[in-house]
Amino acid sequence: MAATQSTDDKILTAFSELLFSNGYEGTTTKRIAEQAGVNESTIFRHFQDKHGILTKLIEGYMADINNISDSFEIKGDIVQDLMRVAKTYDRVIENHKSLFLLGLRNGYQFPEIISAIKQLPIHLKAILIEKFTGMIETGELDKDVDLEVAATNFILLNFGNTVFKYAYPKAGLNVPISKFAKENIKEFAEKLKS
Amino acid sequence: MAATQSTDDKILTAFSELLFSNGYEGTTTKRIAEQAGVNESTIFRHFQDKHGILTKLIEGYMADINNISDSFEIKGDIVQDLMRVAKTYDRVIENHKSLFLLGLRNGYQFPEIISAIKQLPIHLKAILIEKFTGMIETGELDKDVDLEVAATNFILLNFGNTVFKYAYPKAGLNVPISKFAKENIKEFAEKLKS
DNA sequence: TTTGAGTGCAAGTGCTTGCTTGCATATAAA
DNA sequence: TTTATATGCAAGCAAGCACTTGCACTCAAA
Repeated sequence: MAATQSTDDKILTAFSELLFSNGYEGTTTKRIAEQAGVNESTIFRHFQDKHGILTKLIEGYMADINNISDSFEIKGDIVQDLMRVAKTYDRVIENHKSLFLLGLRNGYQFPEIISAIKQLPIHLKAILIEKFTGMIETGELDKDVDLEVAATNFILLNFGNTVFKYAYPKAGLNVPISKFAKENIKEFAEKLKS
Repeated sequence: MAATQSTDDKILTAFSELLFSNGYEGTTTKRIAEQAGVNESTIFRHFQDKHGILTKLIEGYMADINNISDSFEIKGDIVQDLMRVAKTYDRVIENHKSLFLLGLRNGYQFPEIISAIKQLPIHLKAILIEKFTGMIETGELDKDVDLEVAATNFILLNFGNTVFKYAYPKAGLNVPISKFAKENIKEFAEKLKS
């Protein structure tokens, strides 16, 4: 933690880290205080309650996701593009892995996390369909491809691998992102080419 | 619950149902007792502790999964086969959805659930690779297909869609299984055909 | 009828958790 | 120097949770 970080940010960072490793219930206010290096009562001077810390964290995520289109660079070469997007997706989730895991672990308790988390696949799907449409016109994509199905399958591949990565980290089920992009996504994308 | 169900089974069923809807921490022994229609102290006469109920439930799952190969019918027509396997996968998870969700929600707390849950994708991958090998020899599959990548991608598609279904049930992200098999899996499988 | 097994009931234990309260201290600005 | 702000500290509160304990009752088998 940076020496000049505000108390708010210290608490938010500690909360986020603990969410990742201990889950929501395991993220006690006692632990947050220790990790943030503040007194437990300070937490309640800055945030109304424990849930209020989460609300703030989700706000940060939504600010990021609302500009997410700019992060997914698609230039017109389907194979290179989808490999690049897969890597970007991995990076975006890595930056928000606590909330990603919270959505899996506690989605049933906090509808607002699901509302937030679903924005990424929804945005990504819209972008893919738009770009794929252009690529059919330029002849890069096979014109028989069902764009919605292709976009959904791409998202499922990335999402599934990402869940393996974060939800079952020691299971050895996820494909490391380099290999995933170069093999799994590449083979998928090549099948879309005309 | 069947009128002649044993007390053990009543408790296990109640536990499983509550796991699904309330998560592990929300599955209090008080709630289990109510749902099972037994006294709370009876639970501790049948199981050492709360965790012991989970252990028993996982044993039931493992008994199922150890014979899982028989459930995945692969006859040599890649498209029909993968569509059928996708539906079988969906059915298997549906039968064990509480443990599937527990793995996502509480995997970090219970390594034994991860060990159990990972058996399904591991078994399925092995089956797929074996069958795909045969299909290359019969000419059903394009011989340039990387079998491991194809099998992994098939599993990721199914897994991803299943996580959408159970972890974010109201988000509208998952493709209903009929459509998923007929469109997403069918398109995927057709690309593997020689 | 007696005995053993299984269960209900109610009270209780010890611990944890989120949060509150009131006092004290430190620091920066006026 | 005084004032305002931010925070630490320690004690505490109320609720909830897994689990225990001891008594009482029911039912089936011997």
